[in-house]
Amino acid sequence: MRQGARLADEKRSRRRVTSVDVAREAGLSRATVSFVLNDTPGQSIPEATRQRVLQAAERLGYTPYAPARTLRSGRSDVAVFVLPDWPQGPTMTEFVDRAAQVLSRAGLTLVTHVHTGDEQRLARLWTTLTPAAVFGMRPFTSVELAGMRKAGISAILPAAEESGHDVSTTLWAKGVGRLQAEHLIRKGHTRLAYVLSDEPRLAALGQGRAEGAVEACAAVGLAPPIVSTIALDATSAAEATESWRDGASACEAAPTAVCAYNDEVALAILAGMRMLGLSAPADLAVIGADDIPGARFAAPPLTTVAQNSGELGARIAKALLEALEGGSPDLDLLPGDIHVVERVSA
Amino acid sequence: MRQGARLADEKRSRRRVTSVDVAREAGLSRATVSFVLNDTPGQSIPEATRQRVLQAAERLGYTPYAPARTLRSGRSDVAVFVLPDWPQGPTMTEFVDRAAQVLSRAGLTLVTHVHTGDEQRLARLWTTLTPAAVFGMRPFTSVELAGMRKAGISAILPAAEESGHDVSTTLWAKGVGRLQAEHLIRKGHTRLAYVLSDEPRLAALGQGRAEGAVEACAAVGLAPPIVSTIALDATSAAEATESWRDGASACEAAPTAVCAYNDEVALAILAGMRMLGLSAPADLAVIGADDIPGARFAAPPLTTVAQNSGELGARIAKALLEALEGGSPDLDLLPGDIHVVERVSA
DNA sequence: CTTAGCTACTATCACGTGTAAGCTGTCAAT
DNA sequence: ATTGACAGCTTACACGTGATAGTAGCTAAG
Repeated sequence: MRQGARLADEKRSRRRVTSVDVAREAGLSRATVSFVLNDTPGQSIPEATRQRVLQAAERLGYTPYAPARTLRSGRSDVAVFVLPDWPQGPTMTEFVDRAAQVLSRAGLTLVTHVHTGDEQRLARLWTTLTPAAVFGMRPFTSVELAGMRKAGISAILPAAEESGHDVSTTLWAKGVGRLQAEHLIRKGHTRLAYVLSDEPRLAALGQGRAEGAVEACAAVGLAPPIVSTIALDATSAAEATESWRDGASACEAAPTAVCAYNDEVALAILAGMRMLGLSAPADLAVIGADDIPGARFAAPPLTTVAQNSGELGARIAKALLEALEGGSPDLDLLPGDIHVVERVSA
Repeated sequence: MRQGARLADEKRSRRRVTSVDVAREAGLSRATVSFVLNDTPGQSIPEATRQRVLQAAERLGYTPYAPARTLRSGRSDVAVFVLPDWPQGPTMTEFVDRAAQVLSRAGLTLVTHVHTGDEQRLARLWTTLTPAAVFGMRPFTSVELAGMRKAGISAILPAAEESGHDVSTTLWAKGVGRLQAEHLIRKGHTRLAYVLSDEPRLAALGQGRAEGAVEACAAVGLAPPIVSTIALDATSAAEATESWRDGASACEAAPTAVCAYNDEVALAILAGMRMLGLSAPADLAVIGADDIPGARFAAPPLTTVAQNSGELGARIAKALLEALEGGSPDLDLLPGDIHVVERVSA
């Protein structure tokens, strides 16, 4: 008897609180409860009734059950950021956080998923989460897009149509490279190098950044930068810098300044230069990208391109919301999204 | 007429493929389809029928609709890692990726959520995702745990009961600090300092790591390390090192070696030492933590403690799966999870 | 010949929600 | 006095799935 009662109690307490419970508590029908809680338009509900419902819900601690709501409405309140598997800088946290903040205000919950190239895992993401909105750092492939459409995802950025047009990652990438080159040019350098990392996962992004530098050079009539790829160690970096000198005597001038794909590559270059007895910016100016915390502790302190991740995150989030409303927002990089942090190395 | 037909077609094609469609295609009832696709035990289904169902499902490209399944079964196939808002090192990607890989094999999809202290947003995470399993880098508060229980989440790590016992983050933290101190002691140092970052979000983790160093010193009968907190710049670091010398003459010996909370703090210390004309490890040995890419490019190259993130991620994932089965796994740090990377600075 | 048991399925309920459709009572307009 | 409109509700269906409780047909034991 006692145990029976406890079991019944257990059962009741374990069961989730549903709108039926709220309706019973308020002495109304479930429909009315739903109308009140969702502010359903086209319903006339007196303030007294409204309060009765709200207080009953509050009293019972009611929270609508998302899967049921999604099943019924076909829309979930989940947004997903698909992050590339390349090492996340500290800047990513801020980016995601601000985006989450904006989306949260619209009732969306943001989660992130690191994509490692396993297409199967990515495909399951759409079906198990059924997100309302998805943002990816790189353009999606047509297969991925097909899967998402099939899963009923309406807001996807970057959008399919733009895949020819440079967007998202590629766009920012270009912007970063352009800014790096422009800074060096402004400093009087006329012959540049661009150094990429040999990490294969970074190839695409590196290509984008390098292209930005190429454009910046072209814009002022300079020859395109020499592009080198190095491993992330001092020796490899030293070899690259020496190769420029050697190649120079033959046909054209050696670069006097170098854009690094990111700050880590830049640090490697500085380390390589130290091996060779060279110093920045006198012998070779070096500019990095991303402004990692260690950049300011380098010898010499590293000049770099920083991005205003928070702003970018917020803008992406707003664009997603606009896409949810049926719009087709553009993700163009605005001036002020990225800027040069001038220290010593360039 | 023509338009009507197109609309109907549109409607049919937009609608998602359900098990009803598969049943119709296979000429069977929906129940049979469900039995086959879920390998429901206790059902006798001839191979011919089974194939009929599987082929129909394949032909139509059927994928079960997660919200409906969750609504029915009460369990979703989502796992969430709640990440702290402190800057994520490159190591985190590997950690999450390996965990995702293990969970994926068990049919779970892993997503991550950065927690910035906004409790409301975190609370909504449980209700909008209804995850089956949750892992947090720090112990959850009782309020958070209550919310999760209410949302019906069964697998939570670190578990509530262990919150007194040092787990998870705190545990690893201690392990890192201990390893740092042990390395310095092995090198013959008898007086240590521990330098924390003034970034408030890192306070808890820093405390944990410092405690590990305290324990290591106590274990061999040494005085506990002097604990200093610095801002992430060279001047602040230089001030700290000088303060040790000044304080030393008064009562006790000045530290000859320093554990940094992480590599960035270590780089700041090296930069500060450079300002003072000191060099590592001769004047002061420095050991960092996390092994960021820039550590090897420091002058001198930084000795640090690295963690085997992939292994750790896989273990956490397995522990979550065990918790899902009703077990209560422990998350103890194993030898080999973290190790010293000896370079030059210590 | 009945009955029990097995195979191979089907009918139907339950999960919790949103909402269209309908129902009752009141009050103003005709 | 009848109609119509409207406020303020309720009833009932649909979303897609998993699983329980069956049922029709067949075989074999009694």
